[in-house]
Amino acid sequence: MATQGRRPGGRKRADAERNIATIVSAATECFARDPDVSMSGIAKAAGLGRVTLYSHFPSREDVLRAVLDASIAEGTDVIEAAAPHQGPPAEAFARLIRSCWPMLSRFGGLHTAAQRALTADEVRRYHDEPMAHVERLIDRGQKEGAFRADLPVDWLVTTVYSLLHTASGEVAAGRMAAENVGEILEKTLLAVLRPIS
Amino acid sequence: MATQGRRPGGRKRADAERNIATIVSAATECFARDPDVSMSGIAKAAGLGRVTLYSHFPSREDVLRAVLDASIAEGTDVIEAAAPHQGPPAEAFARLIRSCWPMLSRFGGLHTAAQRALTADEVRRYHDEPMAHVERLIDRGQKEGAFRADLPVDWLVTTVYSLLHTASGEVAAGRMAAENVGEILEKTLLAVLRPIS
DNA sequence: AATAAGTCAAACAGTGATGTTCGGGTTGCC
DNA sequence: GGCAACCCGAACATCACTGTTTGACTTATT
Repeated sequence: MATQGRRPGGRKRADAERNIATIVSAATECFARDPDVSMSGIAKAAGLGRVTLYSHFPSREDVLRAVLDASIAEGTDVIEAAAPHQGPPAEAFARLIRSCWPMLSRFGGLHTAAQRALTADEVRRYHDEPMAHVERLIDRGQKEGAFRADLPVDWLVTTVYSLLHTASGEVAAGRMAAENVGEILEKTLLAVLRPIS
Repeated sequence: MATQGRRPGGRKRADAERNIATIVSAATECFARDPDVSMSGIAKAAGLGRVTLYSHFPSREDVLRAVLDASIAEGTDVIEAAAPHQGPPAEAFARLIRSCWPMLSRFGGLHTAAQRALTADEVRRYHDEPMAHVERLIDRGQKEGAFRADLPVDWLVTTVYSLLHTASGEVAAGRMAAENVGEILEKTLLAVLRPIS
């Protein structure tokens, strides 16, 4: 049952909305660090009681969904800011990589958390939205002859996602320096996309 | 305490050894499918009682270690059969990919199971053994001028592992046909390794 | 055929998670 | 100032898992 009565305005009290924002933000870090975080862990990280957490999000899945919604929105903004539809494909792609990979350090952990707690369909629905931009760019590059066309677009998209993910994992594990990642990823992925001479 | 007395010969009874083999084999599939399998799940998959399972492997970690030992041994054989130290690096590498990738479908799930249950050090120790072959091959290729040398060897090794892993995941998810994987992986990874003209 | 080794179901204790309820204490808001 | 919305600790019921013990049963080995 809802312990939370709706107040006349339809909107929650200011401190409640502040706490919700705090929860989503803290939970994002928590899920990224450990996809198996408990509700206790999230509540503690947010500096709130477990009961309060449950009063805003009836279940763990709901927290996760809220986190995913927020991250996807943020991610879409970052991608669109890189204007992947403008300019030569290779340059647009380089821009995209450079601006995207730091985001993936967050999103990487979320992805495995989502895979464990949500259905495959729902995960894909979240995942597809930002990836569609990458797909369009690669497709455009292939049609303009800037990218190799003898490999399926889907595979190339997967490759991009996989290597971004891997690289942020390496940084998190301390095996790669963050300042090199952009350059290394750009070189590696452009090598994959470059047409064979 | 050991519930199992040592018999004079030092060796276990025939049915016991058969069951141990069955357990390791069933557990391998179980861990690959779901890194969080319970001991009940493993026992059921092996067609044995839970108590029997515990009598052979005192803890879940021990089962996992046994599975890893067996898989690594098998993997090392497969790698060495591809003779990565002979012939031109690019050809040796192609041979390696073609013979290795099916193995990764198994090993992928194990890797995440290991990461969750074992210390990072122990995981690395298992992981390093087969990867050393790949590292040597890439290193040789760089020194002979067959592979690009402007990217760190470690990163290239990680890339290889990551894409093999990703590809077998795509096959498992039904998004890629198994018969194309070898060719696609070969093209993709040789593009990463090829020196820039 | 006798013995030791192995198997197994049922039941136990312990742990750690999810969600829920209760009651008293705070605090935003009109 | 007063009320409703909100916060929160403590305690509860469930559930799923790990390991362990007991005692009876079956089977390999000599």
